[in-house]
Amino acid sequence: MPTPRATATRTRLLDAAERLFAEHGFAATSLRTVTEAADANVAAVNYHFGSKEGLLRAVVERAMATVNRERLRLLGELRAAARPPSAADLVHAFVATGAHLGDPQEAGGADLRRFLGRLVCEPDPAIRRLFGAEVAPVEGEYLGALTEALPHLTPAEVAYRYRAMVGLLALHQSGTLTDFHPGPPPAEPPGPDDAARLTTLLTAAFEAPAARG
Amino acid sequence: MPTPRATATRTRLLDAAERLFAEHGFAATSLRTVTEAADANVAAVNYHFGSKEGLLRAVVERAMATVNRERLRLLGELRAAARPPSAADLVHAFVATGAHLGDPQEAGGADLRRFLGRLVCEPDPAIRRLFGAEVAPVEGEYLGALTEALPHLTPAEVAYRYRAMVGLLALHQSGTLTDFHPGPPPAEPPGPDDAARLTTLLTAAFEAPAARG
DNA sequence: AACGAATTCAAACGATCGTTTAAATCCCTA
DNA sequence: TAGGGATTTAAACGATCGTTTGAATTCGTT
Repeated sequence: MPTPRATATRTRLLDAAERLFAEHGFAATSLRTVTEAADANVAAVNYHFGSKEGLLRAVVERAMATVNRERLRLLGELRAAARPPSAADLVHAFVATGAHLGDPQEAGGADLRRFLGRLVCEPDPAIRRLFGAEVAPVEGEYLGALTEALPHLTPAEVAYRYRAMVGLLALHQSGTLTDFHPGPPPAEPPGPDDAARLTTLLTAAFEAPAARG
Repeated sequence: MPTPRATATRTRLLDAAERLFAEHGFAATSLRTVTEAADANVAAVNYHFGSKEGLLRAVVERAMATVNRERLRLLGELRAAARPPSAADLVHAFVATGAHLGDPQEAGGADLRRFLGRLVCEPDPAIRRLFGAEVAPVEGEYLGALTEALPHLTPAEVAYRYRAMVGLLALHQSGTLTDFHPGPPPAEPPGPDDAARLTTLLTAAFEAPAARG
C-alpha cells in the first residue's frame, strides 16, 4: 500500500521528469537531474517506476490520460449535436485540446504541452511504441469521424492528413513552429492566437481535394 | 594539405555519421559507433572535425549544401518563367527537393532525407542554431516569393505557414508521417506518392484565407 | 512501546561516454 | 634513400550514466 508521503514523492518525480523531458528530451535528461529537481534520491526512481523508461511511461500515461479524456469529451459533445460534426469542428476540437492543455489553471501546463509535443518527434522506437499505444483509442474515434465528414477522400488520404495534423500540432506545442530561429524570442507576441492559425491551416488541408495519383 | 587518403577517411566518417544520426539521432549515437562503422579510429573524429559537434556540423553543411543548391536552382527556373510563380509552384519546388533528395542515384539518399528530417525536430538549442544558420539563405528567398504569391496574407501569416511546411516536410522525410505506428511496415505501399499528397495538402494550407484574429 | 512493512538514503558497481596523449605509421619531397 | 609533416593508432583519462545494494529511517498497527 502506498503511503501518502510515497505518492507525494511519486508526484514530485513525475512533475520534474515532465518538465525536464520537455526541456531537454528523454535521452539527454539524466535521472540524477530529475531526482535533484524533485528533491528525491536517485534510487527512488527505480523503486517507484522500476527504471528510467518506467518513469517515462508513467509520465506519458499521466499526460495522455488528460488529453485523451478531453478529446473524447469534446467529440461526444459534437456527436450529440443535430448535424454530424464537420471537419472544421473535429480539427478545432483536436487542436484546441492540445494547444490549450492546462492553459492558465495549472502551473505546469506549458511543460505538459512541450512534453507531448516532443514525444511525437522522438526517434527511439521504444518511445514511439509507448506513445502509439496511448493515442490509439482516440485516434480511432477521430479517424472515423473525419472519414465520415470527408466523403470525397479515401480512408488512406484521411489517415495521412490526420497524421499530418498530429505532427503539426506537436511541432506547435514543442515551440518548433514559433521559435524557429533560436536566440532572442520573437519581438511580436503569438499574434492572432497561433492555435487559430493552426486550426485554419489544418482545416483547409483536410478539405483539399485528393492528390492526383 | 589533406592527403587523398585523409579525405577518404573524412568521407567515410561523414557517410557513417549521416546514416547513424539519421537512424538513432545525434545524442544517442556514440562516436565509437560512428568510427566503427566508418572503419576508422575514435581519435580520427577529433582530428578531422575537432569534436562530436564538429562532426555534426560537417554532416549538416554537406547535406544542406545539396538541398540549398537544388532549391535555389528550381526557384530560379520558376522566376525565369513568364508569369511570377504561384504558391503551388513554390510549394512543389520546395517539397519535391526534400522528398526526392538523391532519389535512386545515390545509395545513401534515404539516409540523407531521414537525417535532415530528424534535424528539424532536434531539441538541443545548439543543433537548432546550427540548422537555422544553414537554411537561412534559401528561407529568405522562398519567403519573399511566397509573400508575393499570396497577397491576401500578412508576412507573419506566410512565415507561420512556411515553418509549418518545413516541419511537415521534415516529419515526412523522417518517416513520422508514414511509420506512425512502429512495428510491421504498412501493407500498402506509399500509394499515390506521399510527396504529392504532401504538396497538395500544403498548397491548400497556404491558399487558405487568414485566420480570424 | 515495539514490531514490521514501506520508503528513503548514501555509497558503490560496471559500463560507456567524449576527449586527450604520445607513439607508430604512412607518404610525399628533397 | 633519408627526412618530416600528415595521418592513424592504441591506450588511457576523468566524467557521467542507469542501476543495485544494504542499511537507516519513517510510520501505521498491534
